[in-house]
Amino acid sequence: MEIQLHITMNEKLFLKNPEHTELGKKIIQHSIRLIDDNGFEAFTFKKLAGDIGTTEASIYRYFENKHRLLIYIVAWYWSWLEYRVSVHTNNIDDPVIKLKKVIQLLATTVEDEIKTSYVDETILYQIIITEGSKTYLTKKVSQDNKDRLFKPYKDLCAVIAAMISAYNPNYPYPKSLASTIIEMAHFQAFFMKNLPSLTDFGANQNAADITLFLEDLVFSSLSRQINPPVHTA
Amino acid sequence: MEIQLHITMNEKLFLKNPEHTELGKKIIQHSIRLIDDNGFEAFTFKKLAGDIGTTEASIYRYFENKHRLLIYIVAWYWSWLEYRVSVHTNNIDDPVIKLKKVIQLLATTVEDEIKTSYVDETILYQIIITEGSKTYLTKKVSQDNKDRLFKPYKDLCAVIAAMISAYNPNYPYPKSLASTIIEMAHFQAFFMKNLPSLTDFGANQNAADITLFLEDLVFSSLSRQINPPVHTA
DNA sequence: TTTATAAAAATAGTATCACTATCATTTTAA
DNA sequence: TTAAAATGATAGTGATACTATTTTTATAAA
Repeated sequence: MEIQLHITMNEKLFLKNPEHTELGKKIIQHSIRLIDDNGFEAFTFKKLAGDIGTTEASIYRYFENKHRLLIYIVAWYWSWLEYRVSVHTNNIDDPVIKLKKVIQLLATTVEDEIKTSYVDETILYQIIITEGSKTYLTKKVSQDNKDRLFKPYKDLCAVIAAMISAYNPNYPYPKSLASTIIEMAHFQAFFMKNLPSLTDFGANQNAADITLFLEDLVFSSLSRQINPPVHTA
Repeated sequence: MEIQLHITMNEKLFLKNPEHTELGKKIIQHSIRLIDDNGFEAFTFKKLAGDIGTTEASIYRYFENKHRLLIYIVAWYWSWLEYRVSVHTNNIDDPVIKLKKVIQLLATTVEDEIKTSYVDETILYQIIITEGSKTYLTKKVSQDNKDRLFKPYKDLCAVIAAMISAYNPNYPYPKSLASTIIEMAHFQAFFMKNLPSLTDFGANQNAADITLFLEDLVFSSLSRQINPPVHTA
């Protein structure tokens, strides 16, 4: 059985829905490759057009600018990841196993059974690591947030925060811990590869180490008995 | 007594040392204001020149491009912070108090007794929050790292990691925990202000909350017994 | 099959950006 | 006093980030 997954994207992210046409799908497909190859700063619609064999003007009919295209791609990734999280944790009761699964999904790029036609999820994962936070580290973040462009990210964070609270209802920082493990899954991977002295994973280059670090971080925080808020059971 | 602090910067960061001339100091001073006002993407040397009352060409004599200027400013901040950390923790023996002090220095923008003539440290802190990670999230990170442009950041991280190991020599992830609290001090501040649902600090907008979160994170991790396997079903 | 219409291609153009080059003038330091 | 360094003034280039217009091609309803 092959599962076909469709993710419905926020309409504010595009001018014309890229899923509805061949060219649109090519834009997504090729932009993922090009952003990974060149880095987001050096990525241009002109290069993308050349790569696809179309024109700049045609791409501008789909996306207002390259930043919106990046947000689209990153938002797609968060939606896809939230779906994978739900698939992999649905019938699990033990919140420990759930959280471990989430950490594993965040920190490793695995071959997944759920395939989408035109998105290369392995390359996409590399983009999230290097370019993901650039989607919101801008002056327009509040406006973009009002347009709900970051909803998939926030939804995923909320799902993880809920698991954290399920494991320890007294833990006072479920959302901050959730956003911390999401961001750190990627930053530690980036550091491991590019600035290894900022990590303890040295030449090893093994994503499993990051998983262990994050697990330790999470379960240390949640196992602690100090400062329990005034609330029983 | 007024303490004058001088930070010697890596020569690779600039073409001509901005500290040696009035114009150079103005470039630093005004670029900090302009980057904070416009965001790094919209910041240009032309605007900076207009602001100072000089020409683009003059600025290009000091810095190769705006990215190098950003790295310069951010590196300056890390050096300054490492100095403050050493001042504030030098004669403290208790590693708990040391680490708490570090977290406080990372997570809050305080009026400091150590003044530098032309750098506005309060605005600079805002730049670090929003633009800091853009210094290394590029395709050139390895080259820039070879040129030791990130040394101040890595040094600070090493100092914090050493404190972590001093507190608990068996903790296996001192460097990753150090880079985590550095990054999270800023990301949680950014989220609190711009994407509050990613944190537990809501409308409160109080940096002290971030401090408590980070303290909890650090001391939970460091207080844990060595390798207690989390129960699995 | 015709015909409306939507999508894409082809082409051109503008303002700004990220530089580089040249030369004149001012400041500074020997 | 004079040479050298720093700055200013001015110009120019190629790329980027768009916008606009017109033609061609694909699609789908009548």
